[in-house]
Amino acid sequence: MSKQERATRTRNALIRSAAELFERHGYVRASLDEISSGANVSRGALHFHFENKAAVADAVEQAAAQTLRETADSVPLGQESAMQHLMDLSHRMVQLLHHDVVVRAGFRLNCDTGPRTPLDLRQQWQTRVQQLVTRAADEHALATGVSPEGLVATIVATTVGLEVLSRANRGWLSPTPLTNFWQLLLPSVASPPTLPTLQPAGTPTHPLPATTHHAPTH
Amino acid sequence: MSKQERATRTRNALIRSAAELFERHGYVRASLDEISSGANVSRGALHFHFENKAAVADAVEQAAAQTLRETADSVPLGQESAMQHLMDLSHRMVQLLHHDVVVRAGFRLNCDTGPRTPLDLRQQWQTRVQQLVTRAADEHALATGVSPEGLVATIVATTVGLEVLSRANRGWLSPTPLTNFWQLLLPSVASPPTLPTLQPAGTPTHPLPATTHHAPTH
Amino acid sequence: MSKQERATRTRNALIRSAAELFERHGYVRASLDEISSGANVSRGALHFHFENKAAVADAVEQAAAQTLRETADSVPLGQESAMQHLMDLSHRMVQLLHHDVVVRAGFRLNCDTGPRTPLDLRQQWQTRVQQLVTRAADEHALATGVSPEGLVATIVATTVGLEVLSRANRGWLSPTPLTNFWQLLLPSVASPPTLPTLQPAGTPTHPLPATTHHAPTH
Amino acid sequence: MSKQERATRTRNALIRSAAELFERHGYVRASLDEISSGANVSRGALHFHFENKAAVADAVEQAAAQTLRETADSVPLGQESAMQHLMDLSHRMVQLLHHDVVVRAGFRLNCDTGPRTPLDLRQQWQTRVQQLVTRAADEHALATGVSPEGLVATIVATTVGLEVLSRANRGWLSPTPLTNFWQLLLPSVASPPTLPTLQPAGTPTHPLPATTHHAPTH
DNA sequence: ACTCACGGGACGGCCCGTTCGT
DNA sequence: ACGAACGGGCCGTCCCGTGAGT
Repeated sequence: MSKQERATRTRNALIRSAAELFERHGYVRASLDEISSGANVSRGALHFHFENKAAVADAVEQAAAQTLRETADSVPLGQESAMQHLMDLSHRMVQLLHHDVVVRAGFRLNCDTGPRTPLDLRQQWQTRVQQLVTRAADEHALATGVSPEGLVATIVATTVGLEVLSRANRGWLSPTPLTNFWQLLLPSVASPPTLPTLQPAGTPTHPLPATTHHAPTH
Repeated sequence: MSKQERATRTRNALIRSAAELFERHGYVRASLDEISSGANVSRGALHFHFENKAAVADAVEQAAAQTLRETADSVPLGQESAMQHLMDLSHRMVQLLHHDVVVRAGFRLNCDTGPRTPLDLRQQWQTRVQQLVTRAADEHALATGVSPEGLVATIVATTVGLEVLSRANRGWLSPTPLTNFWQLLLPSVASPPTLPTLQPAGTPTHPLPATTHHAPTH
Repeated sequence: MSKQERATRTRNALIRSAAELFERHGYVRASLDEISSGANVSRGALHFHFENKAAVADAVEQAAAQTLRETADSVPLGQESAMQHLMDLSHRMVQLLHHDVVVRAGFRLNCDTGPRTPLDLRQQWQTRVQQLVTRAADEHALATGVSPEGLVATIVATTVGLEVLSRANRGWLSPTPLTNFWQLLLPSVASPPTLPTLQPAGTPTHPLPATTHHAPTH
Repeated sequence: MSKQERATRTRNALIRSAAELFERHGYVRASLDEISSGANVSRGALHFHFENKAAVADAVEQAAAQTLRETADSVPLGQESAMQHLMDLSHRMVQLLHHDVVVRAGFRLNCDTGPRTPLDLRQQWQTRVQQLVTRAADEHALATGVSPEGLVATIVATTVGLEVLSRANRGWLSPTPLTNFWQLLLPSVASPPTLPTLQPAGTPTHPLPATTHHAPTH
């Protein structure tokens, strides 16, 4: 029991340390030496938990994907429109990116490394955007003449852009740029009746739930 | 004379080969061995032209920046509105990214490597967008209530997003996503009188001029 | 009691597994992980029985030496000539090498590893050959002009050669090559009166006795 | 020219150093560090000449094979009987093994490493023995009732035995053991008429020719 | 007597960026 | 402009402890 616990603790410490280095220096430049010493364990310990460097990266991505899914599912679906839901979710995303190294690292990783794994964070995000846009269309919440595909493309491009730009300047992850984006987009996207009900800044929400595998970090 | 000429030719071949590898594998994974042999010269020759690896990357970025500037300047300023100019320029950008390895590599590089040099392609792009948006404001071409900063942020984020997404799927560089973006944006951005005159797909234009340092490649 | 028994059983299983891996891959390439899992026990168990890797190798050699001694002693001395005894013994040796992994591993080990231990299988074999040749000389069974040392050298060299060659091709351990050797040797070695009584193929014999520590394999 | 020359010199130094370590410690225990520093060059130099460790071993074997072939061909064929030629060659072999580290290492290598390459020194040796025995049979130099295959097997086994035993005690490579072997063998092998003409110690010969790639070393 | 989970160091092979001499 | 050589560093593997449990 105490063994197991300690084991998962070091495992998480490793993932955490790896995420920090992956995010700062990219996959290649991050050395296993730094990763393990950043988690205050030896490389032997690292190789006990992960077969090789790629497995470490996979684990980071898995953790990021897990956090992402949980966050996505934490937004209640029933009571609000798909469009509002989409905006809320996008705001959650940037919050998450802002506060969670692992998520940031996860995104950077599947850009750094080739498509190692079917688990592609960006693809995952795009899929979810597609679903919500389709739902919005079903709800007749889209203005006439708006192509869902084009809308999806624009949303994905912009959010990805924010994520990438934030690597150089964290300010891109503040709510402002995203809110601006939605403000500019909504008039042509939302059907006139729904337009006044939509809040580009997202609906006020409880803070991010603590994730299981790691406390949120600056 | 013929020596000089030959020298610049090999230099360009090196930049070209470097760009291809930088774009495919990133800065770290691209080895000077592959770069030089990709240009059919020896490693010694490479170090004759460039002091070290970083210098090679710098040269690639310089070349990309040069191409970018030329392209930007090639669009005639006088006769059209700043807003249309901005859209035209954005379309040129994605065309360039689509056809020119060096430009693609340049963008990837200042993401891969830390901020080595004041020469930041993305910053450069952002500055130009800022100028044009300011000009558009001066021309009263912006709808009331539109904050220029927010607009700039959105445009930059989206274009950067397209560039990054194109690494996994070149389709993002086709005109469609960008045109879509402008179509969705214009209604809230452009002042009503100018709106009908604007073409989100860009004004028809002559093909990209041949660049000095290399023939455009797929 | 049952514990003791179980202990020796796992110990033997370990020796056996180690022998197989030492024989196949040599001392260095055989990992303790493979050895222990080959014996269906944990590495912890291995370290309970043997202090370290070298101790495992020692145990394998010890076991091989033990088997060798037993085999040598199993051939009745009294009733036959020293010369015939020598030939019988050599045939036993190749049989043993053919059927017993531990013996094969033992021989390979004191070639792989430096002279770790005074226990040198080949030296042991040479000593026994020397004794028997001396006895044969005492029995006046050697032809005139035959130097005992030279004879010993030839016999040892040939048998060792067979053992080494058998690593690449097990056929060298069939009785034929050895019988051939004795046939070619006897005419110049055996004194004329004893010559007709000697059987180069060895005297027919009961099968190899089961060894204590392991059943003979393939 | 001087470049090339220097290059081959270091290459040979590397082969030489590698041979010494391979012979002493075997393939696995010999580290590239020791090999390169034994040749007074850096590891970088080593990897310039050889792709990896296996390539170094290959080069050693190649060099050994080359020396072997040259030695074999240096013995004049025409004027002496195949049987005498065989004995002379065998004496040359042990001389070579005694004086040339590279050859010793070559033999040890294709025992240490698996059958990496079709180039198998022992196989090569066996083939040559076979040819000569066949020739001897054609010359009616073999006693009646002698099977060529058995003879070949005996010769190969004994010589290989000498080589292996020499690793522990170089004395086995003195001419005595081999001469002893031939003395014991000849009476049953050689046809009576040819017997008196044969010299088991080999025909007196000029010293070993200097090899191209390295001076002979103890 | 033995297992299991966890961790610690150390080292070897290989790759790579860089420099020297010509 | 090139062939040759340098030296640093990283990943992975391995041998080995330890300590709780059975």
